[in-house]
Amino acid sequence: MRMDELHIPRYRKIYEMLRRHIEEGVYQEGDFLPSENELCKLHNLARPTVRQALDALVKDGYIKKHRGKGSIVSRKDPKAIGILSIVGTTSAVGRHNLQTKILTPPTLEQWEEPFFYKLSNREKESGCIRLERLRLVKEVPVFYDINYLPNINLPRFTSRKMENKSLFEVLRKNYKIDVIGGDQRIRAIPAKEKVARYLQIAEGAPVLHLQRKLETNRNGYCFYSSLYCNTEEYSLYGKF
Amino acid sequence: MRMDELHIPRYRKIYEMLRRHIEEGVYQEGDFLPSENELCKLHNLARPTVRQALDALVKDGYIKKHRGKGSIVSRKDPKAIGILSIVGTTSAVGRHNLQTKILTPPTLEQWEEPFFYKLSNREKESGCIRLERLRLVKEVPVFYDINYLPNINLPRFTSRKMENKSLFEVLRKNYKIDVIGGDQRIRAIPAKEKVARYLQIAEGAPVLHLQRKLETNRNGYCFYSSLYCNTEEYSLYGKF
DNA sequence: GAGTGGTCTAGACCACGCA
DNA sequence: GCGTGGTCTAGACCACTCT
Repeated sequence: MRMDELHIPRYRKIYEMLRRHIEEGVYQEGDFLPSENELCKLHNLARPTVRQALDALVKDGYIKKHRGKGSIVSRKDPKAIGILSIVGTTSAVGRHNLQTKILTPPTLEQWEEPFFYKLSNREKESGCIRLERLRLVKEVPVFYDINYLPNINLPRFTSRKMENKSLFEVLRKNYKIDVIGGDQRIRAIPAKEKVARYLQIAEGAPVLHLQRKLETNRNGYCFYSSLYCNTEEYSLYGKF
Repeated sequence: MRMDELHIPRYRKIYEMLRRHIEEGVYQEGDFLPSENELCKLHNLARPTVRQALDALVKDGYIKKHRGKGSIVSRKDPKAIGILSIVGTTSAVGRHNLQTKILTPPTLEQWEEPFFYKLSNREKESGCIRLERLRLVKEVPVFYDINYLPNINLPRFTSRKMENKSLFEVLRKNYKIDVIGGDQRIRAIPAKEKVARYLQIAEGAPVLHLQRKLETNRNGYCFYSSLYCNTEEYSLYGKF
């Protein structure tokens, strides 16, 4: 009997439910969500639990709250790509316009030295699954990213088909790994040859460079991304 | 008798107290904060209230929580400048190394057209206090920012001395305005002539451009910043 | 006045880390 | 076993918005 069975908190379940409903259009831009008290009754929850879920939706930019009025579903600027949202970059521009090409399929390797984040010995010893992707919005390349996942308890990951799937979704659906937070460093740098080629811009043109550490609901399990972004047409968008 | 007297919530008071203690070195990097239950007893608060304060400290990067252990004061990477922290950019690099030069003192003007955020009619009619600054880390210019504040109930603001003061602090101390959140768009762009001159970099060199909207505890009062950052030596850092 | 979100209380049980 | 933070309950009062 495993004792470390994953227990999904209720506030997270209702968060996911509401998020899905918003993304699927059950609630549209400008619609009012049910009030906090209604959600309590509907799902048999106490108000702080509901509020925890709604606060996460606010943080991720799905809704805005107005005292005395209610929670209103936010418009999504189609020219802004979610950057700090824990649901990844897929949602903000709409699934339809976003393609993902795999440049290098998931491969088990040694960690690069030096790595841009400090790694624990456990991470170093287990090796690194590396995955390069190109993400296109309306056929135009916008992101080029390299993802690094510690090879800990990810059976069959290197043989998964990743084309046109969100990395976050693969982790959530197949491994029950949810991203719960993270941090990142952001720079503006001139595009080097490889980055320029992938993003179809001039060498030396300004690109956004993000180095991210993603924390998950698996205790102590993190993964990492190095991400180059062409911000000529799309800009990153974040809340705080 | 004014009924809209500012009431500062308790969780915010204890947040400010702990934040100040950390910045002043009462708690140093690696130190444990008192446990949540201890803080409850110390300040006569219920645990959710204390947790609300601690969660804000986590969000702003001051502490890390560890289940079963406690809350530990985070190290601050001196090469990373807080970007999403509601306390502004002052704290992360240390007050000592950060200078602020006023390029254009606060001046009442018309809003620029078009403005990079949608403004309400009330904001448009009241006019705009504009303030340009250059921020230097160890004598080297790193930020050039233009700040736009709606001219609503800010007595004597245009005659305040701003040199080497944090805008956030001036607002907090003199007007009891706290920044409680906001959002921003981020781009990498080539430096135009003026930006290049201020930041002492080559024209066309990549700079980070942030357009921010800052929300405050004054109901509906927001202000705006357009910020250019030389990320050659310093990178922006954010949590999510 | 009725309903909303913002704040707050005073408890509870749990999983986790450490000794 | 004990203290920690993580989750959750079932209430409460308030300021605000709308009618």
